[in-house]
Amino acid sequence: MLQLSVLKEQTAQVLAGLAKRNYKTAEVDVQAILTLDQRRRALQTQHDQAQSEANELARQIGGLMKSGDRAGADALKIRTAELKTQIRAHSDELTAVEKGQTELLYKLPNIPHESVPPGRSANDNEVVREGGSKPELPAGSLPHWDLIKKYDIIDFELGIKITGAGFPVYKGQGARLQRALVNFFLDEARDAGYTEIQPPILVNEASGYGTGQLPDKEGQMYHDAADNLYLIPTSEVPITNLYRDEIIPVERLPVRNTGYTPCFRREAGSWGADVRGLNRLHQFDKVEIVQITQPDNSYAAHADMVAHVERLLQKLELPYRVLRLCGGDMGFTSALTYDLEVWSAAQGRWLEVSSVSNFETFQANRLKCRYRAEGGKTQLLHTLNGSALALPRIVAALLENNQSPEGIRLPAALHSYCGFEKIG
RNA sequence: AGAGAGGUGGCAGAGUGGUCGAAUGCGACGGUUUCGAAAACCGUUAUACCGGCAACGGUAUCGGGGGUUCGAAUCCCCCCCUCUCUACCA
Repeated sequence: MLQLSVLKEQTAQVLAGLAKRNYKTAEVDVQAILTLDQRRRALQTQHDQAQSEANELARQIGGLMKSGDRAGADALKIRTAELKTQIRAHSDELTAVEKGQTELLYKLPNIPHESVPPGRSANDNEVVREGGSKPELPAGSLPHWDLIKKYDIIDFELGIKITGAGFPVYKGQGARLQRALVNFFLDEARDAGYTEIQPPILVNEASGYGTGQLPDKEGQMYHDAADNLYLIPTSEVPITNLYRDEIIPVERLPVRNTGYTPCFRREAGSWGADVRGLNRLHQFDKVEIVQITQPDNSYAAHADMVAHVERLLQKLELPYRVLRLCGGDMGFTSALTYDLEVWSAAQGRWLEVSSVSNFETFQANRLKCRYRAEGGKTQLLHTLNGSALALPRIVAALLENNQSPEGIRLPAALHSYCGFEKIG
C-alpha cells in the first residue's frame, strides 16, 4: 500500500509512476483519495474536540457527584447527551471515510523505480545481461517431461492419483536431486550471510494482507476454511511477516533471512501449451532470500541479491539471462524487479527461475514494519525478496541441457550434495 | 476435544467504576559523581491519528469487537489467544 504522505506530497510523481504501469484511472483515484483525506481530517478534528469536551464534563460530573450535588450533575448531563450523539455521528462517518480511502489505496500498485523501462508486456522487458552458453543438443534429444519418464525420476501420474494434476511425485535420483538442490541453495545463502529460517507453511489472514496476497489474489492461494488459514504461495509470506508490527532496532538491520519451504499455487485457469511437465506446478520447492533494509540501502541490497542468484546459476553451469521488468509486467507490489531466466535447451525457451524485487515501503506500510530513524522518529523500512532458487524449472533445464546417451551429467557443485554425478 | 485459570507499557507485576497512559520493580537512555567504571542519586523512557512552522495541545489504545454508564483497564456479551489438568497424538 502506498503511503498517504507520498500521495499528498509527491502527487505528480505518483501519477507519472502509475502511468508507467499503464494504470488507467490514476487521476480519478488519486484525487478521490485526497478528497477523502481532507474530509477525514476535518472529521477527526471535530470528533476529537467533541470528545475532549465530553471528557471534561465527565470529570466535572464526577466531582459534583462526589460532593453530593446531584442536581448540578444532572444539568451537565444534558450537554453530555448532545455530545454523545455528535461523537457517534462523527465517528460513524469517519469509519466510512477511512474504509473508502483504504479501499482505494489498496487498488493502487507500487510506483516503479526510475530505472524501470516503460512497456506493456513481457516483450518489453529489458535484457540486462546474459551468462553461460547454450548447449548444442545431440539429435534425438528429449524435453524434460520425456526424460523424467526415461529415467523414472518424476512421476506425474502417481501425483494425479494421490492428489491431482500439478503435484508431481519425485522418485529415486529425482527425489535426491531435490534434496541436494535445497541443501545447496541454503548453504550458499548461509555463506552469503543469510540466517536460515524454517517457517510455518500455513499463514493466517493478517499475514496474507501484510505481504499483499490479500485481498487481491485470494483465489491464487489454497485456503483451509475450517481454520481460515492459507497455504503459502512463497516463503516470502511467513518470513517477511515475522516483522509485521515491529520496530526493528537499527543494530539488527539489515535483516537477511533465507528459508526453504514448499510453495502452493492454485494458478486457476492458467493451464495450456506452455505449462507441460515441470514448467508450472501447484506444489513446488523453493529457497527464498529476504532482506529488510533502511531506505537508503535497499537498492544496493537488491543488486546484491541479484548477484547472489547469478552466482548460483553460474555454479549450476546453466545459461541464463537477467531481465529488468517493464512497468507493465512488474508485480503489483514491486518497485523494481529483475527476473532471472535459464535456457531450457530442448524446449528452446527461457524459463523464469527467480524474481528479485524491491518493494520499498509498499509492503512495510501494510506490515507496519519500521525502525527508529535519527532523531527518534519511526520510519518505514524497505522489504526485498528473491527466489534463490525455485527448483522445478532448474531441474527441467539441468535435465534437458545436460542430456547425453550416457545419461544426464550434473554440475560439479551438486556432486557432493547428490552423492552421484549423473542420472541414469 | 472437555474442565479450570488468565491475557495490563521492552520485561516483571499492581490496579474491580471517576483526574489511570496506568503504581512499583527491572531493563534501557541522559545527567551528577569518578582518572575511568561499578554503586548511589536525579531525570527521561509507548504507538497512532488530528491541530500547529514549532514549542506544544487534543484524541485513541490495558488481547480484538460490541454493549451498559455522565464516566470503563475495572461491569455485561461475542470472538481470539496463552497456561494448567484430562483426553488424544508425531
